[in-house]
Amino acid sequence: MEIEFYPLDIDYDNNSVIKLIGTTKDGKKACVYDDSFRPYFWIFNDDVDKIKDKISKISNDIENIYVTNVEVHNKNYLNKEVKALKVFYNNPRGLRFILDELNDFGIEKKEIDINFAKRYLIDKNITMMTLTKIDGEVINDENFDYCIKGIVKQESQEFYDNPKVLAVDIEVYGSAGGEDKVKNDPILMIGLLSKDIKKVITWKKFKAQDYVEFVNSEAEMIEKFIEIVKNYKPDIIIGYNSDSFDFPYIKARAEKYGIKLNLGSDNSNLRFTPGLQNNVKINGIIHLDLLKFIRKIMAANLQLDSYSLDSVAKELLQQGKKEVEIDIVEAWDNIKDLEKFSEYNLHDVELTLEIFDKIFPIMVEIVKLTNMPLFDISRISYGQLVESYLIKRAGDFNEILPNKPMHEDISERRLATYQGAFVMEPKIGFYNDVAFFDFRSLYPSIIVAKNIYPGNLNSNKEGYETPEITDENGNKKIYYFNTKREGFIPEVVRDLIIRRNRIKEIMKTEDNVTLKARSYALKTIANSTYGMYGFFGARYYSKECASSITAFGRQYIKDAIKKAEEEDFLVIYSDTDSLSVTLGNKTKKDALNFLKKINIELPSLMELELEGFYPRGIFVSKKGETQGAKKKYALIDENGKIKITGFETIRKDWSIIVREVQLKVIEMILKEGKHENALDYVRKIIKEIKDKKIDLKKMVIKEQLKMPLESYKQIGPHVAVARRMKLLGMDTSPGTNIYFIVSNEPGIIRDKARIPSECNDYDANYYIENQIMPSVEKIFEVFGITKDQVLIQEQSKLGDF
DNA sequence: GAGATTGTCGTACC
DNA sequence: ACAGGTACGACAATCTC
Repeated sequence: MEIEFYPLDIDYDNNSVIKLIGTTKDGKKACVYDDSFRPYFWIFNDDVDKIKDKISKISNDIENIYVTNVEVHNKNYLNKEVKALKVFYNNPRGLRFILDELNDFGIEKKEIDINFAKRYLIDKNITMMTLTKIDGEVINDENFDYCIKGIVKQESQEFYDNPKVLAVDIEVYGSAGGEDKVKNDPILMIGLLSKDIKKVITWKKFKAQDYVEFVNSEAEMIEKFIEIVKNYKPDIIIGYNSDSFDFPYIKARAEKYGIKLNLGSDNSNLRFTPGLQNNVKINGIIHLDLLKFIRKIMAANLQLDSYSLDSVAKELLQQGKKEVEIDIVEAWDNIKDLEKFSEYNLHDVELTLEIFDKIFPIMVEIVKLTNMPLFDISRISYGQLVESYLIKRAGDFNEILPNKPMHEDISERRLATYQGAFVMEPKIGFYNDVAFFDFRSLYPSIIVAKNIYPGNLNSNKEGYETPEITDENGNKKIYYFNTKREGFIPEVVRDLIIRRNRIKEIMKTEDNVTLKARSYALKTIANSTYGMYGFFGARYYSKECASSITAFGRQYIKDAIKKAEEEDFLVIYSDTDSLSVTLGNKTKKDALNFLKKINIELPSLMELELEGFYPRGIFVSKKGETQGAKKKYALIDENGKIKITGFETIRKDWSIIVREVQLKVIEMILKEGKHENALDYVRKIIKEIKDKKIDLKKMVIKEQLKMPLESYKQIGPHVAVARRMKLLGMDTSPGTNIYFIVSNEPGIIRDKARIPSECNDYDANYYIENQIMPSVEKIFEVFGITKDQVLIQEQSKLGDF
């Protein structure tokens, strides 16, 4: 029998049988077995014939492990041609035994740490969720509409565009965290949303919208949830923090009632994948925890206040969560406001589904680029992302990959550091007509231009020469990279850049979600490659390469600064790959000509671009010093849009009042081109703070706990408050945001810090001296206004009238 | 024991 | 442990006399 299906999930057994579960075009569930593929690894040996026979005979009858085949290949390894043996074996779990047997030969083994299922997808060039064929014999399995054993083939590129996606979100009793929470606090509601389902299940009756379904108990609610999933057969289940909260919670509560959480399409129970992270796996269904992908891949390009569903929705959808002030305990106990509560629950799944729609195209592009399953992609880190892509591309270049480092190597590598980028001390001032230039993808283009690859390091001092590099011991070094043969990684990065440039070219004439996502994915992989060289856990870790890239980077940006100065531009600031100048008597056209001139001399793919023109900009000094503060400036563009970098107003760990006031001050100064009104405004606010006219909510300061509470050597205000919270049974696990207000209590600041709910006054002096003043002082100083002048009371000004 | 210095911590920039 | 280094600034902890 022959069928076509979209594979969703992949697994394998101890006999090297690959199992794919997927959906057919008409929505039927298919389970497919392919036993045509065997695990393998590589070994290097010049004396191939001598050892080939011996290796072929390795076997262990008791454990059913044996080498099935050995082939000889000519391969590349770190830019050297090598004779390599490809050793196939029967059982993916037999690797350890075979490697131990090979120890006697003292030979190098490679690609021993690549997951069998992923190896299968790459070698067979199968992209998950893409139309796939199988022709084979039918096997009986009542869980599936089709179950076939045969050889899988993918000839189509038709992606499964319209999968059934089900969003899930639970609401639980109680507000505090604590260890016994799961034991004591029941789930109250389960919200479910897809294109076909809109439902909130709950177990107390109240007047509600018709999407609310009532059952008689929590246990019934969980059973109902399982029934809905099993009937609907979604392709993808999504949640927000569902790896760590919703599913572990549902699992624990189900266990309490002895309910089997057999959500898998093969009727298997939901499970946690082995390893450090809580990854909730449901066989045959792709479970995605959107929070993971946002935190690991998207966050760097988003302006998030926190990773809460609310702030992510605000950023991605320009729409926050519904403001609901319901005390869950009170509402549930007294059957009050439960209708609102159910609306809130539904709204959460709505946001989850909408966020999914936004980020899914990016995940899809990464799935296509790497051949990794969506389940893995949604939980991938930058390091793994680059590595997955390199594993995929290695085959195209006949390249064998280095192994992941051993534990000993990691601890050694972790201590190693190297010099990074150049940051220029800004020239303090309030400027007119600022032009901002930056290099397009500086580090990736250096990797390509200078052929930076571990295998290209030249010991005989020939090739591309790095600037002098000083290591952490003060030793000076120069590295040389082979100019003759392009390395595997430079070639891959070149390809990434060219492909992205091509897409950007197309995007000029058509706006398209897929192209945008592809461009994002290509850029992310290219930009992470430099980081991978410096990452201790990477296969291609190379401090030499990482430090060479930054050294070339410093050289290129310093050279650009020099050339700008030679053209009589006043360079006011530079960080890593950017520089800003004031135009002075020059025109925008002069600036563009300067770019043209400089770009002629740069290697191909490397380009200095105009980031923007800004009619006004301000660069301030460091606190308590006369030097300019790096990474701290504000600009206004020609449309009046303000771009703020590094200032307190964009930092999450300052009080709301400071962030508000500083933002307003910067806006007024940049828009008006003078400081007088801003000064009046600040004086007014200071008076209001003194007079206690400011809402206590605006005095809240937020800081995150980064470690377990016990690990802190220094007990700062947020740690002190977290300790108080712990006594109240609240959640204080790492990652928790701690909110506090500095009260009028005596002592040092941590003694004064209070949980907002147990605080009804603020220390005006603290908020003026330690919050408002530090944030505006340096701005006014640029205009020659001292701190004391800012603090002069309003009355004296009134006297002028 | 007050004032200066150093260390810890969180967050941001690129 | 799951990309890198550079930088600012608050506050506590420690040193210094």
